[in-house]
Amino acid sequence: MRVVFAGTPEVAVPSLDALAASAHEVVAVLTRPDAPAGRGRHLVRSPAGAWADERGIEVLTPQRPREPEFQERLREIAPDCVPVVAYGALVPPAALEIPRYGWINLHFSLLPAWRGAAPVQHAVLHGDEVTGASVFELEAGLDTGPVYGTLTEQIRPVDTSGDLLARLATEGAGLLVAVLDAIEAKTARAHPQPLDGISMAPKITVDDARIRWGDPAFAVDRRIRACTPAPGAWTTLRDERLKLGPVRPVANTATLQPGELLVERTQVLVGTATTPVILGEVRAAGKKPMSASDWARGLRLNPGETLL
RNA sequence: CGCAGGGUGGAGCAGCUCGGAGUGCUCGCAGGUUUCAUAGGCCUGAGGUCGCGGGUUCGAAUCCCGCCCCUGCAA
Repeated sequence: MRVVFAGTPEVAVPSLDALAASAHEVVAVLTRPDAPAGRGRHLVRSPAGAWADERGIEVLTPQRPREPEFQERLREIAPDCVPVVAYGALVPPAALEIPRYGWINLHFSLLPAWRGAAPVQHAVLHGDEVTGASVFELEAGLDTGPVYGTLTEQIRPVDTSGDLLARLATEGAGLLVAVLDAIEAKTARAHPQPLDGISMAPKITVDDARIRWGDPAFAVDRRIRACTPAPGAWTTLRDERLKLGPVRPVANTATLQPGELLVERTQVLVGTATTPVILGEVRAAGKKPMSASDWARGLRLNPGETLL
């Protein structure tokens, strides 16, 4: 089939690679417009857009997909189908009707669980043991369309959202291509989502990523893994922000107040509501990432200082 | 022209405001020593163009100008 691919961030790239290697042809890529990003606020092409640039494929970057100019161009291209992976904008019904086989979305959860922008983060935060990917038909509602196919994926106890998303992006790409194959062969069947088991996964905010040391150790661990690498878990010491990499819960006999620091010879412990956790990598404001031991060495901590 | 912090032996820092011998802290490393033993204690030692280039000065890690690199926030 001739497809227009819609996607923006890095997680979309494995699907593009899979499509390029498949029998289908990517005739254009729809992605979010170049945006000022990073220090200095230079305009930056999205990873999906860059992928298309490298291959000389047309890139569509409407400010909004409801723009008539965009829809007109899409009609001219007349794709058979528009596969979507993390495009980043709602698509109006008028645009959904343009491709013969509609828009089909690769979403990184087992729908109807974790509908929304941050399914992987919420699965990790919630402590799910299993998640997966679903390919469904896009409709007006948010991630509500009938499902063509799914795959499941174990969430390992040490998985960060980044780890898990990388696996899902790769495996999901295969699922996406398989669904396109089935649609072309007219063997695909979409099943409406169940009405129970619905949950929402809104975007994780910076505030969500702040560690609450009054939480039990398992919750602190999950929150950090869920927020790694983006937006990045953080806490504060002496009113300075400190980003935290994954920690290790420990069955330690040390009794520490929530947030209280204990610097030992080879590790740094922090108290929670339950047992302490061992800090892994940390990143102080303006500094490079470093091990918690290195960080603590230069601190000249006073006894009993706490993270907030 | 978005806002901000940083670059000092191998690691993490202090020293800079107000120039005065590369000084200090916590580690690491090497050797010695103590110990039944050790990731332990004690002693000694090696290791640095203070990011780079100019300027001011009798004298610059420190003050002035320019540049490079790293990072946080914001988007």
